Formats: sequence, C-alpha cells, structure tokens
Amino acid sequence: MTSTSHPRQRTTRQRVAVSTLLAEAGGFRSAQDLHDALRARGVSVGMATVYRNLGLMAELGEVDTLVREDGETLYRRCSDVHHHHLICRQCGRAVEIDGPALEQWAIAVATEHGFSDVTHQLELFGRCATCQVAD
Amino acid sequence: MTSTSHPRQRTTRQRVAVSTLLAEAGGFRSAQDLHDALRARGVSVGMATVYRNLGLMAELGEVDTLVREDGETLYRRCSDVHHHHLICRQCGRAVEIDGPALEQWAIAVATEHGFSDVTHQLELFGRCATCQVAD
DNA sequence: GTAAGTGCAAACGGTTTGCAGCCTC
DNA sequence: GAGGCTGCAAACCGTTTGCACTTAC
Repeated sequence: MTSTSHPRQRTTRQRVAVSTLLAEAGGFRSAQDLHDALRARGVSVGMATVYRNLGLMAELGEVDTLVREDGETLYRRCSDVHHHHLICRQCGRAVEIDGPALEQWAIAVATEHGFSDVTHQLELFGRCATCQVAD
Repeated sequence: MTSTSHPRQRTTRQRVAVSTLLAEAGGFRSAQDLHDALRARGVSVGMATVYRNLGLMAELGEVDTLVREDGETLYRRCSDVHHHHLICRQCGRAVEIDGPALEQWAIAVATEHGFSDVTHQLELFGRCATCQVAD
C-alpha cells in the first residue's frame, strides 16, 4: 500500500483550456459563460466537461464557488484560504477581502445564542469604479 | 386616479394555508417542504400555487428568502427591515441578528475599493443548542 | 494497455408558465 | 360577473449522469 503513484490526474486539452480561461478571466464566471467563451475562441468542449473540470478544481481548492441569487453557480480562480469577495454586479470583477473583525463578530454572535460549529458566508456586491464611469 | 381600491389581493383558502403554515414553522423551509406539509395536514394545493404565493409574499416583504448552496430557495416569515440570520443547519431554526458594525464595515471596505451601490448578503450557519443536545 | 477523461444526449430537480376553469370580492 | 387565483401539465434552465469512445501516461 501507499504506492508511489498518487497523481491520478491527466493533462487534457480541455482541462488546460478551462483552467487557462479562468486564470485570464479574473472575475466570477458561470459554467455556461466559460463554455461559450471557449467555443468562441475555437476550443471545442462539451458542457459536461466544463462542469466536471470546474467541480474538480473546486474540490481541489483551486477555485472559489459562489451561488448567485437565481441559483446559478459562479467560479473564480483564487487562493484557498478563507476570505470573502467584493463583486461588481455589472462586470463580475471581484476583489478578495478579509475581515478578522468580522470572523470574530460572527463567532461571538453565534456563541451568544448557543450555536456551535459556526460557519458563515458573506459577499458584498456593488459597482466598481470602471463601471461607474462607463455609464 | 388614486381610486379607493388598491387592495387587489384575495383571501383564498390556499393563500391562508401557506401563510399560516409559514407562521407556525419558525425556521427556513423550502417550497417543496411546505407543499408536502400542507398535503400532510389535508390541505390540497398545487406546487405552482405554493410558489406563486411565496413569491408574492417575498415581494411584499412578508417573508425572507435565502438560496441554499445547492440552489434551492428557502422561505421564512420575518420582519422586513434589513438583517441577517443565524441558522441551524440541522433543524432550520433561525435567529434574526443585526450588526450595525458589520453594515458600516461593509460600506467602508467597498468605498475603499472604489465601489458604489453596495449591498451585502450574510448568513451564519451552525448547530443550535437543542440539536447539540439531541445528538 | 489501462483507466482517466470526454462527448452526447437523456435524466434530474427546482422553479416558472400557459391556459381553462374556479371562486373571491 | 370580472378578474384574480388555482391546478395541471408542459416547458425551462442549470446541472448531473450513463455509457461508449478517446487519449494521456
């Protein structure tokens, strides 16, 4: 047991394409969005493959996921430490933010009400400087 | 203009049932969940009607909505002023919380990054005292 | 050569919608 | 009795899955 071969993961054309595009994107994008973008630049991939790769990357902590109010999931390449985002609701651009104060506040509030195992989800939405001008 | 009849809304058996059940529930419930509960207590309603009424109540600010990570929408009767929730991920019980400090922090962070029209969504999840004991 | 990865199309699950009939006001 | 409301079923839409085929290693 504990053989030398862990790396069960292959470098396919499609996987590289999805990963690369996401790296260039910089903001939160939907799977459909990414799929369209890939086809537009001539890369032929199936939706299923896009979903599978995004799911895999999410599991590996290579991308952050975020569920929009309408239920669609958005993906973004980013660091895997816990943090939140300030997202432009117009262009999708996202700024990573973290608030130590917030984390503490969350725990304090929860404990106060007798809750344990607390987690929280927070996202800020707004219009970035660029989009304000563009109007 | 400004006729005396604004109240375009009718008191139907189904509407009352949904509203009542939600009032009794106390926590966040899904539409399907509510539908099942209604049928279980002998009230015959269609899913579409449940959705339509929940949607209407949400618009009127009578209920809060919340999208779970899997995309399902949850509903809860509550006050319509801006606030957040501390939710038991086991039984759905929810405590309304509000944090003036948080609101200010959110605005400050956003402004700092050149964002305007800031809104935020925050939910805390944990296990309530009762569910901890029940284990 | 073997098993991970892919494509397609069908299945899924939550939600919405079109429309004929019902029932509140 | 007019129009909001309901029920049903079909349509939707994002996502997942089964399966035969391809391809990286």
